[in-house]
Amino acid sequence: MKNPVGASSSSLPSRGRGGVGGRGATPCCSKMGVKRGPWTAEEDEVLSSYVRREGEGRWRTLPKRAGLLRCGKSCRLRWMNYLRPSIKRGPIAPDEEDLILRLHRLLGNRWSLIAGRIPGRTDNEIKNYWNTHLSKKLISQGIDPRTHKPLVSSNHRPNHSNNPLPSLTSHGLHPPPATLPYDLNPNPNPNNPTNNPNPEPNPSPAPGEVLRDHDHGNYLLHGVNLEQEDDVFSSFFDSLINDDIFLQQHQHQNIIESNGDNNENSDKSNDQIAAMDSGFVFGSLWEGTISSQFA
DNA sequence: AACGGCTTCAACCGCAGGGCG
DNA sequence: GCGCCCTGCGGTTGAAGCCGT
Repeated sequence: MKNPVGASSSSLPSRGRGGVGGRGATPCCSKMGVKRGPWTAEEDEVLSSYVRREGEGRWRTLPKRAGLLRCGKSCRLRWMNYLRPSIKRGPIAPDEEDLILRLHRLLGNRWSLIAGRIPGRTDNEIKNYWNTHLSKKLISQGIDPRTHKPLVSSNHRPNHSNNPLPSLTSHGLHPPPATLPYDLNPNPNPNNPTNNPNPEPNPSPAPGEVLRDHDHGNYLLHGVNLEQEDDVFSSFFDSLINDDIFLQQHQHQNIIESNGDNNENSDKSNDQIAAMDSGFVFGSLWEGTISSQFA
């Protein structure tokens, strides 16, 4: 972060929009007299003390009550992304980065959901970090940051090692506590966890794609209602965060690799391994993790 | 030292959804 | 059921700062 840790943006008073509403449609808070741009230390203090005293919420009327010449949205954003005491400042740690990668593959651009699983980090911060760091890293590895699938077709895969994907470490990604479970062909069919008869992208949700249940407004992952089953959701993510599950997978991969070493046609079996591995990840293991919560 | 291009990230926007009368 | 209000989310912007020449 360019703005040093713990320093209010007010230390950089000239930074920001400059109060010119020149972009896009008419801003929602276009009332004359509403200040925009970087927050000053005085404004931060007013907002912080007010929210601590009165609590969060009622953002629309908060500026007037607190005596701020800001719109409610701006106040909420400032509090949520900067002033909250629980916010952790400083660079993203390697384990946090690893977790973001995992969660993003699982959830997609659900920054608020991802941030909710990383204590002290805001959705805005994670979104920025993703856009400026992680997506570039994935692209450099030939991985589509949106789908977490290879950008190139499988028969053009440059790296034909036993690991179907390029090494993370070779591109500067920190080695996660357990190997990041990238896969080439995640099993899209939860009902068939061990094998995917359809090798092509499927009409069903992409791996990690969290669907919105528009009837109920809930998030669905593999058919699990993430909102109603919050306990399950939490448990699932806790298990995700817990490296045991990935250590198991890592061990599984090691077994595959050792088998591959004994196989004269190891290259030939790469696709099988990839499919097998992905089935393990998205079929048996992850699905099992969820389904076991309902057992 | 000066300059220009690139990167970063705080802050903005529009939109969607929930709650309420 | 409808409309309004409020909150929260994800995408985008652009000035500050960094870095190479």
